[in-house]
Amino acid sequence: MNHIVELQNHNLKVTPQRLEIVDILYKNGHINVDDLYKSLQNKFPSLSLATIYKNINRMCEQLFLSEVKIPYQKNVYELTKKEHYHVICSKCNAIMDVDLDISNILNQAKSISNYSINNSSIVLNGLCPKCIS
Amino acid sequence: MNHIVELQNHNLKVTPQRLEIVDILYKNGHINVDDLYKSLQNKFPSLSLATIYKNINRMCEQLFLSEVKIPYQKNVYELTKKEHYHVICSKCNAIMDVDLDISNILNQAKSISNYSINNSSIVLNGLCPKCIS
DNA sequence: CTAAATGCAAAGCATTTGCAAATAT
DNA sequence: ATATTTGCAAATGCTTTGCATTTAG
Repeated sequence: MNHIVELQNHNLKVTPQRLEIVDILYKNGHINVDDLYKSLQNKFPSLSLATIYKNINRMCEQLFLSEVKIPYQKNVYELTKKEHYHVICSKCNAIMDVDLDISNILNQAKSISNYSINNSSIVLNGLCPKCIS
Repeated sequence: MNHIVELQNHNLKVTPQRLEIVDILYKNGHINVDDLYKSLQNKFPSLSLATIYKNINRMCEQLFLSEVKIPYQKNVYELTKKEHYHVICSKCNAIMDVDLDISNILNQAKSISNYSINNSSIVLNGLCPKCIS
Protein backbone atom coordinates (compact mmCIF):
# COMPACT_ATOMS: atom_id res chain seq x y z
CA MET A 1 0.00 0.00 0.00
CA ASN A 2 1.54 3.32 -1.01
CA HIS A 3 1.54 6.63 0.80
CA ILE A 4 -1.19 8.13 -1.31
CA VAL A 5 -3.63 5.40 -0.45
CA GLU A 6 -2.63 5.44 3.18
CA LEU A 7 -3.44 9.14 3.44
CA GLN A 8 -6.75 8.66 1.64
CA ASN A 9 -7.68 5.82 3.94
CA HIS A 10 -7.38 8.22 6.84
CA ASN A 11 -9.47 10.96 5.23
CA LEU A 12 -6.47 13.12 4.61
CA LYS A 13 -6.14 15.00 1.34
CA VAL A 14 -2.98 14.17 -0.51
CA THR A 15 -0.72 17.21 -0.70
CA PRO A 16 2.95 17.23 -1.63
CA GLN A 17 3.80 18.36 1.91
CA ARG A 18 1.95 15.45 3.43
CA LEU A 19 3.48 12.94 1.10
CA GLU A 20 6.90 14.14 2.08
CA ILE A 21 6.04 14.00 5.76
CA VAL A 22 4.97 10.39 5.36
CA ASP A 23 8.12 9.66 3.44
CA ILE A 24 10.33 11.15 6.13
CA LEU A 25 8.50 9.22 8.80
CA TYR A 26 8.98 6.00 6.88
CA LYS A 27 12.67 6.63 6.66
CA ASN A 28 13.23 8.05 10.14
CA GLY A 29 10.78 6.06 12.14
CA HIS A 30 10.52 8.77 14.80
CA ILE A 31 10.99 12.49 14.55
CA ASN A 32 10.21 15.63 16.53
CA VAL A 33 8.53 18.78 15.22
CA ASP A 34 11.69 20.78 14.66
CA ASP A 35 13.62 18.07 12.92
CA LEU A 36 10.65 17.38 10.71
CA TYR A 37 10.51 21.07 9.84
CA LYS A 38 14.20 21.12 8.98
CA SER A 39 13.90 17.98 6.88
CA LEU A 40 11.14 19.55 4.82
CA GLN A 41 12.70 22.93 4.18
CA ASN A 42 14.87 21.85 1.26
CA LYS A 43 11.93 20.54 -0.67
CA PHE A 44 9.49 23.27 0.47
CA PRO A 45 11.36 26.50 1.15
CA SER A 46 8.12 28.36 1.89
CA LEU A 47 6.77 25.71 4.24
CA SER A 48 5.39 27.15 7.44
CA LEU A 49 5.77 25.70 10.90
CA ALA A 50 2.05 26.23 11.27
CA THR A 51 1.50 23.77 8.45
CA ILE A 52 3.63 21.20 10.25
CA TYR A 53 1.62 21.60 13.42
CA LYS A 54 -1.69 21.50 11.57
CA ASN A 55 -0.64 18.36 9.78
CA ILE A 56 0.70 16.60 12.82
CA ASN A 57 -2.46 17.39 14.73
CA ARG A 58 -4.71 16.36 11.90
CA MET A 59 -2.81 13.14 11.33
CA CYS A 60 -2.83 12.29 15.02
CA GLU A 61 -6.59 12.90 15.18
CA GLN A 62 -7.02 10.52 12.26
CA LEU A 63 -4.81 8.03 14.10
CA PHE A 64 -2.46 8.03 11.18
CA LEU A 65 0.31 9.26 13.48
CA SER A 66 1.06 8.54 17.11
CA GLU A 67 2.78 10.80 19.58
CA VAL A 68 5.51 9.30 21.74
CA LYS A 69 6.51 11.02 24.98
CA ILE A 70 10.05 10.37 26.07
CA PRO A 71 11.40 11.42 29.47
CA TYR A 72 13.57 14.55 29.26
CA GLN A 73 13.14 14.85 25.48
CA LYS A 74 10.85 16.46 22.97
CA ASN A 75 7.85 14.46 21.83
CA VAL A 76 8.39 12.46 18.69
CA TYR A 77 5.89 11.22 16.13
CA GLU A 78 5.66 7.95 14.30
CA LEU A 79 3.34 6.27 11.84
CA THR A 80 0.73 4.40 13.79
CA LYS A 81 1.33 0.69 13.77
CA LYS A 82 0.43 -2.23 15.95
CA GLU A 83 1.20 -1.69 19.62
CA HIS A 84 4.89 -1.71 20.38
CA TYR A 85 7.35 -0.11 22.76
CA HIS A 86 10.49 1.98 22.59
CA VAL A 87 14.10 1.66 23.57
CA ILE A 88 16.17 4.81 23.40
CA CYS A 89 19.88 5.42 23.64
CA SER A 90 20.74 8.02 26.28
CA LYS A 91 23.85 8.97 24.36
CA CYS A 92 22.95 9.20 20.67
CA ASN A 93 19.15 9.24 21.08
CA ALA A 94 18.62 6.40 18.62
CA ILE A 95 15.11 5.11 19.10
CA MET A 96 14.25 1.51 18.36
CA ASP A 97 10.85 -0.11 18.27
CA VAL A 98 10.53 -3.34 20.20
CA ASP A 99 7.79 -5.92 20.26
CA LEU A 100 7.37 -7.17 23.78
CA ASP A 101 5.04 -9.64 25.34
CA ILE A 102 3.85 -7.61 28.30
CA SER A 103 1.07 -9.90 29.50
CA ASN A 104 3.15 -10.63 32.58
CA ILE A 105 3.32 -7.01 33.77
CA LEU A 106 -0.27 -6.31 32.73
CA ASN A 107 -1.39 -9.09 35.01
CA GLN A 108 0.71 -7.77 37.85
CA ALA A 109 -0.57 -4.25 37.33
CA LYS A 110 -4.19 -5.32 37.16
CA SER A 111 -4.03 -7.34 40.31
CA ILE A 112 -2.18 -4.64 42.25
CA SER A 113 -4.29 -1.73 41.09
CA ASN A 114 -7.67 -3.21 40.17
CA TYR A 115 -7.64 -0.93 37.17
CA SER A 116 -8.70 -2.30 33.82
CA ILE A 117 -5.91 -1.54 31.38
CA ASN A 118 -6.26 -0.90 27.70
CA ASN A 119 -3.16 0.99 26.71
CA SER A 120 0.50 0.79 27.59
CA SER A 121 3.35 3.17 27.09
CA ILE A 122 6.82 1.79 27.72
CA VAL A 123 10.05 3.67 27.12
CA LEU A 124 13.30 2.01 28.12
CA ASN A 125 16.50 4.04 28.36
CA GLY A 126 19.97 2.75 27.94
CA LEU A 127 22.87 2.58 25.53
CA CYS A 128 22.65 1.30 21.99
CA PRO A 129 25.22 -1.25 20.80
CA LYS A 130 27.31 1.44 19.08
CA CYS A 131 27.46 3.67 22.13
CA ILE A 132 28.26 0.80 24.48
CA SER A 133 31.57 0.16 22.73
CA MET B 1 12.70 11.86 58.33
CA ASN B 2 10.86 15.16 58.08
CA HIS B 3 10.56 17.54 55.18
CA ILE B 4 13.14 19.98 56.52
CA VAL B 5 15.82 17.35 56.66
CA GLU B 6 14.85 15.94 53.31
CA LEU B 7 15.30 19.31 51.67
CA GLN B 8 18.62 19.85 53.41
CA ASN B 9 19.83 16.45 52.30
CA HIS B 10 19.33 17.57 48.74
CA ASN B 11 21.13 20.88 49.18
CA LEU B 12 17.94 22.85 49.02
CA LYS B 13 17.43 25.77 51.35
CA VAL B 14 14.36 25.41 53.49
CA THR B 15 11.82 28.07 52.59
CA PRO B 16 8.16 28.10 53.54
CA GLN B 17 7.23 27.76 49.87
CA ARG B 18 9.35 24.68 49.47
CA LEU B 19 8.03 23.09 52.63
CA GLU B 20 4.52 23.53 51.37
CA ILE B 21 5.42 22.10 47.97
CA VAL B 22 6.81 19.01 49.65
CA ASP B 23 3.73 18.76 51.79
CA ILE B 24 1.41 18.95 48.80
CA LEU B 25 3.42 16.33 46.98
CA TYR B 26 3.25 14.03 49.98
CA LYS B 27 -0.49 14.37 50.05
CA ASN B 28 -1.16 14.34 46.31
CA GLY B 29 1.46 11.96 45.09
CA HIS B 30 1.48 13.51 41.61
CA ILE B 31 0.70 17.00 40.48
CA ASN B 32 1.20 19.24 37.46
CA VAL B 33 2.57 22.77 37.48
CA ASP B 34 -0.76 24.56 37.33
CA ASP B 35 -2.46 22.53 40.00
CA LEU B 36 0.55 22.97 42.22
CA TYR B 37 0.34 26.71 41.68
CA LYS B 38 -3.35 26.75 42.55
CA SER B 39 -2.78 24.66 45.66
CA LEU B 40 -0.19 27.12 46.91
CA GLN B 41 -2.07 30.33 46.31
CA ASN B 42 -4.14 30.22 49.47
CA LYS B 43 -1.10 30.00 51.68
CA PHE B 44 1.08 32.31 49.55
CA PRO B 45 -1.05 34.88 47.77
CA SER B 46 2.00 36.61 46.33
CA LEU B 47 3.60 33.42 45.07
CA SER B 48 4.86 33.69 41.53
CA LEU B 49 4.63 31.04 38.88
CA ALA B 50 8.30 31.73 38.22
CA THR B 51 9.05 30.54 41.72
CA ILE B 52 7.19 27.32 41.07
CA TYR B 53 9.17 26.69 37.93
CA LYS B 54 12.45 27.56 39.59
CA ASN B 55 11.69 25.24 42.44
CA ILE B 56 10.54 22.36 40.31
CA ASN B 57 13.62 22.66 38.14
CA ARG B 58 15.95 22.96 41.09
CA MET B 59 14.34 20.02 42.88
CA CYS B 60 14.48 17.86 39.77
CA GLU B 61 18.16 18.70 39.28
CA GLN B 62 18.79 17.63 42.86
CA LEU B 63 16.84 14.45 42.15
CA PHE B 64 14.47 15.32 44.93
CA LEU B 65 11.62 15.35 42.40
CA SER B 66 10.97 13.28 39.32
CA GLU B 67 9.07 14.29 36.23
CA VAL B 68 6.50 11.87 34.85
CA LYS B 69 5.38 12.16 31.23
CA ILE B 70 1.93 10.84 30.54
CA PRO B 71 0.53 10.43 27.03
CA TYR B 72 -1.92 13.22 26.13
CA GLN B 73 -1.56 14.93 29.51
CA LYS B 74 0.55 17.56 31.19
CA ASN B 75 3.70 16.40 32.91
CA VAL B 76 3.32 15.66 36.59
CA TYR B 77 5.90 15.69 39.34
CA GLU B 78 6.41 13.36 42.28
CA LEU B 79 8.85 12.94 45.11
CA THR B 80 11.65 10.71 43.94
CA LYS B 81 11.36 7.23 45.34
CA LYS B 82 12.53 3.80 44.39
CA GLU B 83 11.74 2.86 40.81
CA HIS B 84 8.09 2.24 40.19
CA TYR B 85 5.53 2.62 37.43
CA HIS B 86 2.22 4.34 36.88
CA VAL B 87 -1.34 3.34 36.15
CA ILE B 88 -3.68 6.15 35.19
CA CYS B 89 -7.43 6.30 34.80
CA SER B 90 -8.47 7.64 31.41
CA LYS B 91 -11.68 8.95 32.88
CA CYS B 92 -10.87 10.61 36.23
CA ASN B 93 -7.09 10.84 35.77
CA ALA B 94 -6.34 9.17 39.08
CA ILE B 95 -2.72 8.12 39.05
CA MET B 96 -1.55 5.14 41.05
CA ASP B 97 1.98 3.97 41.67
CA VAL B 98 2.60 0.30 41.06
CA ASP B 99 5.57 -1.87 41.90
CA LEU B 100 6.14 -4.28 39.08
CA ASP B 101 8.71 -6.95 38.50
CA ILE B 102 9.76 -6.04 34.98
CA SER B 103 12.75 -8.37 34.66
CA ASN B 104 10.81 -10.35 32.09
CA ILE B 105 10.33 -7.47 29.68
CA LEU B 106 13.82 -6.13 30.32
CA ASN B 107 15.24 -9.44 29.20
CA GLN B 108 13.07 -9.45 26.12
CA ALA B 109 14.03 -5.87 25.28
CA LYS B 110 17.73 -6.49 25.79
CA SER B 111 17.81 -9.54 23.59
CA ILE B 112 15.76 -7.92 20.82
CA SER B 113 17.58 -4.59 20.80
CA ASN B 114 21.05 -5.33 22.14
CA TYR B 115 20.77 -2.11 24.11
CA SER B 116 21.91 -2.05 27.70
CA ILE B 117 19.01 -0.70 29.74
CA ASN B 118 19.24 1.28 32.93
CA ASN B 119 15.97 3.11 33.19
CA SER B 120 12.35 2.28 32.50
CA SER B 121 9.29 4.41 32.15
CA ILE B 122 5.97 2.59 32.11
CA VAL B 123 2.57 4.27 32.03
CA LEU B 124 -0.51 2.08 31.78
CA ASN B 125 -3.85 3.57 30.87
CA GLY B 126 -7.22 2.22 31.79
CA LEU B 127 -10.11 2.70 34.14
CA CYS B 128 -9.86 2.84 37.90
CA PRO B 129 -12.20 0.68 39.99
CA LYS B 130 -14.54 3.62 40.64
CA CYS B 131 -14.84 4.55 36.99
CA ILE B 132 -15.36 0.95 35.87
CA SER B 133 -18.62 0.73 37.77
C1' DC C 1 -17.29 23.94 -7.61
C1' DT C 2 -16.56 23.07 -2.74
C1' DA C 3 -14.11 21.93 1.03
C1' DA C 4 -9.69 21.46 2.83
C1' DA C 5 -4.83 22.78 3.06
C1' DT C 6 -1.20 26.20 2.87
C1' DG C 7 1.47 30.17 4.47
C1' DC C 8 1.80 34.29 6.73
C1' DA C 9 1.24 37.24 10.66
C1' DA C 10 -0.71 37.77 14.96
C1' DA C 11 -2.30 35.85 19.15
C1' DG C 12 -2.01 32.76 23.02
C1' DC C 13 0.17 29.87 26.43
C1' DA C 14 4.10 27.97 28.81
C1' DT C 15 8.50 28.55 30.55
C1' DT C 16 12.72 31.12 31.44
C1' DT C 17 15.52 35.08 32.56
C1' DG C 18 17.24 39.36 34.84
C1' DC C 19 17.17 41.98 38.62
C1' DA C 20 16.15 44.13 43.10
C1' DA C 21 14.53 42.98 47.61
C1' DA C 22 14.00 39.49 51.10
C1' DT C 23 15.47 35.38 53.42
C1' DA C 24 18.22 31.24 54.91
C1' DT C 25 22.26 29.61 56.85
C1' DA D 1 27.98 38.25 55.69
C1' DT D 2 27.11 35.56 51.71
C1' DA D 3 24.72 33.03 48.74
C1' DT D 4 20.27 31.61 47.57
C1' DT D 5 15.47 32.38 46.94
C1' DT D 6 11.53 35.09 45.97
C1' DG D 7 8.51 37.86 43.07
C1' DC D 8 7.85 40.86 39.52
C1' DA D 9 8.17 42.18 34.74
C1' DA D 10 10.06 41.31 30.51
C1' DA D 11 11.71 38.11 27.27
C1' DT D 12 11.73 33.83 24.94
C1' DG D 13 9.87 29.79 22.93
C1' DC D 14 6.37 26.75 21.44
C1' DT D 15 1.82 26.03 19.53
C1' DT D 16 -2.54 27.67 17.79
C1' DT D 17 -5.60 30.75 15.30
C1' DG D 18 -7.57 33.79 11.62
C1' DC D 19 -7.61 34.91 7.20
C1' DA D 20 -6.62 35.37 2.29
C1' DT D 21 -4.89 32.45 -1.31
C1' DT D 22 -4.05 28.09 -3.38
C1' DT D 23 -4.96 23.32 -4.17
C1' DA D 24 -7.26 18.64 -4.10
C1' DG D 25 -11.01 15.96 -5.27
